[in-house]
Amino acid sequence: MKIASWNVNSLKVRLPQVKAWLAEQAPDVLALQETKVPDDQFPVRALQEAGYTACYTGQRTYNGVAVLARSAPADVATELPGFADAQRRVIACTVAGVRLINVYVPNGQAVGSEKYDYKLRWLEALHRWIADELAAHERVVVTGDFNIAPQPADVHDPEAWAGSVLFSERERAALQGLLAGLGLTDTFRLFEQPEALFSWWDYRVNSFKRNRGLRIDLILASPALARACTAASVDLEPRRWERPSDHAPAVAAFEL
DNA sequence: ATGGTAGTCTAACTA
Repeated sequence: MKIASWNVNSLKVRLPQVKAWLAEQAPDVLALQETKVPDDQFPVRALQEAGYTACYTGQRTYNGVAVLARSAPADVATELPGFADAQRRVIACTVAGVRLINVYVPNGQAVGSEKYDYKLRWLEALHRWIADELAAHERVVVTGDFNIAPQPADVHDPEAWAGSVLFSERERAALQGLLAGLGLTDTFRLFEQPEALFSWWDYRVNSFKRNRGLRIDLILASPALARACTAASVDLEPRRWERPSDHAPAVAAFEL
């Protein structure tokens, strides 16, 4: 089972790229973030023609998440329990016996800002939700744009980024709470990886060309699935395409 | 020093 996660920064703009990437990589599941599309405008038919059934929760201009799957997603949930939020940032569903939780973690803007506080509170609610899902399901995968780089090796210049949003102590501690705390595994780090392989590069100042990136797009696995993981990577190719998303897809394969 | 680009939508926000 091949599972991928991609922040597309507008599904409307990136639909041709999503279709091309699906045809090329043939994942069983593609989790999307920042679709920026209301539900009544979601491209259901185009994706069905590509061989995928979608579940989605979106809004105009901002946020929006979706899961595309070869077999129809079941038991869909679109709310973070105990955290009333108009922003469409989570979707969970079950595909082929795997419980998928797809998240678009708040960016946080700047350490100490209101949005940073919202990010930390949001992550606490996510922690509680994942704990419940892990208690109910053996096979759990959490995909998404976490807007947090886990380790120094996931940041092009960790000293310059220390203390900044996306790499500050409290955010990293919240992410560690999901990893060490809940027993999830960052599948990317199960395998030997090239140095400086990232998943997001700011559109500005030629960041991609200079590889000034961060690895913030993650695929986390419960113990049973971590044992079944056979490969994990980031596919840089779509970031090289014309008019790209600022993120590249993260990919993980499982032998089930 | 507080930029630079992209998306949504024409003013300003979010990232």
